[in-house]
Amino acid sequence: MKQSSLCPLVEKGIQVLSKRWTVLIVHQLLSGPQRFCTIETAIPISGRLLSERLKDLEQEGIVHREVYPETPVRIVYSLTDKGLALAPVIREMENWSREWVKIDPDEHETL
Amino acid sequence: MKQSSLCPLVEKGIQVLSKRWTVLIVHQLLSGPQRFCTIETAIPISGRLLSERLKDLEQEGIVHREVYPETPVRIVYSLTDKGLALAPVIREMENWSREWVKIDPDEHETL
DNA sequence: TAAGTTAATTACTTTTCGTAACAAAGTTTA
DNA sequence: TAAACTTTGTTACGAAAAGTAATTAACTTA
Repeated sequence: MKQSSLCPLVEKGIQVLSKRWTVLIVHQLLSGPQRFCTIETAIPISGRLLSERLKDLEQEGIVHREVYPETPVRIVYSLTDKGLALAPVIREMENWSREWVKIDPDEHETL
Repeated sequence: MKQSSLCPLVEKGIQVLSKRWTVLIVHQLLSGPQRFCTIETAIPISGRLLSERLKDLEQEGIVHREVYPETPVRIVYSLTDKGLALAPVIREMENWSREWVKIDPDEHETL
């Protein structure tokens, strides 16, 4: 590990966004507040990792967690202002993906 | 693993960009074509991983690799058009980082 | 001949990921 | 009353990826 001459804020920001599943989860939450099982269904992530990532994102102040003590318990996740501010990042990722990404026919995921 | 209702191009694009070190390497190459050791010095990544990632990025058509058979050998990496097209993504990441990211005083890397 | 250079690889340890089984807490069903 | 079901989250464990350090190839210079 070496040091970097890059702006520390930018470096940390990029590292946060480079963590696996983080951007896909934020992308999903941009469609509105939703509960655990909804996110789990929308993204090919396991419950174990989703739980871990949501905890990380709450820690980072990107996601808000609200508990409704019904039965069974209902927990709704939503984006904070910091999370909502990621909308432009994700919009540009979508633009780039649609213009440049090609699906390699050899890497079918059995849909 | 479950399937996703998300656009497959966007999902794949986000997955590519979410791979560790990828965005930082592209960010670094946006400042111009440069050789292996320059990137290695600018980013806190090990040579082993940098070599692996550059191979991935060349495979994805994001990075171009040019060999100058001098002594010792000089190899210059640069962004392709597909790689250059990531500039808006990275610009928005920088904007977000500078506005929202705070450095936790407990996580000093000994500079 | 020995030492030095850059890009990359190999060997090995540590961390993270993916899968599946299980737990808590309360409601409904039998 | 007990068994079964719900959602969210945890635990256990094998597999994959990352981090560290030593080594290689190919050629030059001392």
